Amino acid sequence: MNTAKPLKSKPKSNAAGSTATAGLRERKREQTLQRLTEAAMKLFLAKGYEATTLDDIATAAEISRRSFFHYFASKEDVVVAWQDRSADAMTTAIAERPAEESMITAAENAILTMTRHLNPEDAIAIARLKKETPALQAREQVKYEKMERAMAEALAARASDKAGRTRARLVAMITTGAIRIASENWLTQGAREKPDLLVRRMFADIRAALDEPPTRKAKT
Amino acid sequence: MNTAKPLKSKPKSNAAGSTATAGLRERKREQTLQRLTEAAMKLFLAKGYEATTLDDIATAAEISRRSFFHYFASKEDVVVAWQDRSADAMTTAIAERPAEESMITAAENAILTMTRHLNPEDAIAIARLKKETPALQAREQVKYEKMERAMAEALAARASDKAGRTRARLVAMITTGAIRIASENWLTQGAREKPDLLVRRMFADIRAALDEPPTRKAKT
DNA sequence: GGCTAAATGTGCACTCAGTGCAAATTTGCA
DNA sequence: TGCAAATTTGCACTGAGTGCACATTTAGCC
Repeated sequence: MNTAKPLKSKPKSNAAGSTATAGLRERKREQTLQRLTEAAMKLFLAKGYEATTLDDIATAAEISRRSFFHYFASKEDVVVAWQDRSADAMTTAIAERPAEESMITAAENAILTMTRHLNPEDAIAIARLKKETPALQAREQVKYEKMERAMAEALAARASDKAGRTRARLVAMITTGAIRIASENWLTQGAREKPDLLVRRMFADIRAALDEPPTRKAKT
Repeated sequence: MNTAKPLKSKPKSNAAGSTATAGLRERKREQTLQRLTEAAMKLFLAKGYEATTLDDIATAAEISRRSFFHYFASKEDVVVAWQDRSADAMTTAIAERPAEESMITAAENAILTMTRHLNPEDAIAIARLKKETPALQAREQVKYEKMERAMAEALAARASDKAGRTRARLVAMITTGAIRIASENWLTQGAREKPDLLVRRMFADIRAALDEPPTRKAKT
């Protein structure tokens, strides 16, 4: 098959190894995707993003350079391919919050859910890469914009009227902005603070700014 | 001179034509910059950003392709080179507000000052370009991030303590986010609303969200 | 006005990310 | 086992971007 875009019709391609019924093709694809991702990230971190070529990556992953594009749309996507996944995760996490939670509380708990999977060392390494490469920095900003949209949609789905939609957009914008700033500070300070404490503190600041009542004990 | 970056040590290169004492070199440089910018934008709008090559632009501007890079760091920069200028303009506009204005009022008036130079038709055309090109979209997000930083710094300079710095960052984040969303809506709706009305309405929303008092009559 | 040095423009060859496409290879199914 | 479909590879190419030597233009001094 001759694709202009990597195949994205395989949502089963997760890293959990749930491939009991997968054919050889699918298993090989997942293994190659993993090998490719690891090889690329290792090279990026070792010699820099710009200095690492697609030939370097393909050789290390034992595929042809042409095949790289069956797995990723671009070189940048190796670093940022998870962005759509994080927006999706945001949507899911908010949809799973109880209906009676306020928008801000739902957003807070969704983000707490998402930070459980955070690996500080990886985050620092990737942040360094992004800092060194303007195009990756720009993609980082795109990530937050996508997350904001996802959050706004998810919060709006909990609202009953048009004013709720407007408020959802505003809450999403403020919340996502605060996440972005807090994340930057967290990474700048070596990612030492526990992410959940950071998130709780951040939401306290948001509530103070928005003159919102404090959160009730979150149900998990 | 063999530069890896375009010359940026000429802040006098504005479009106002204040070149009474400029040498021939400088006058030619400005003319070429203008010609190049116009040629590029015309081609982008006529045939699309990706479909327009640097050769196309250089030919239309009557320079060599190699010389393009004396004027712009990249092809993208033709479209987005004014970003640093808009962040600078934000800094200046806020610094010029009276010291007794609140942060939000200062931000509002600064933005009103900046929107005076807005040309709706240009804005729509450029927005269309950015929509068609992911890399330009990403750079658009970078613009807002830069503007936010500039605003935060300028507002912090008006604050007397550390809490003021934190508040400045928050106000900048909320304000810039609101500008971004309002601008997107404005452009989506054909840029028909008067920009100053849009800005005033937007700030009313921000004040409502932040439970801030209404603005006093702005001094201009 | 002439000369020289500095600044700027150009041509050229190159690298690298990204793309189209045909041929080769692998996998799945009857 | 054979064949069709899926996937990989090789190759040639484009266009953005870069280094560098040489050509041209401008500025400044005598």
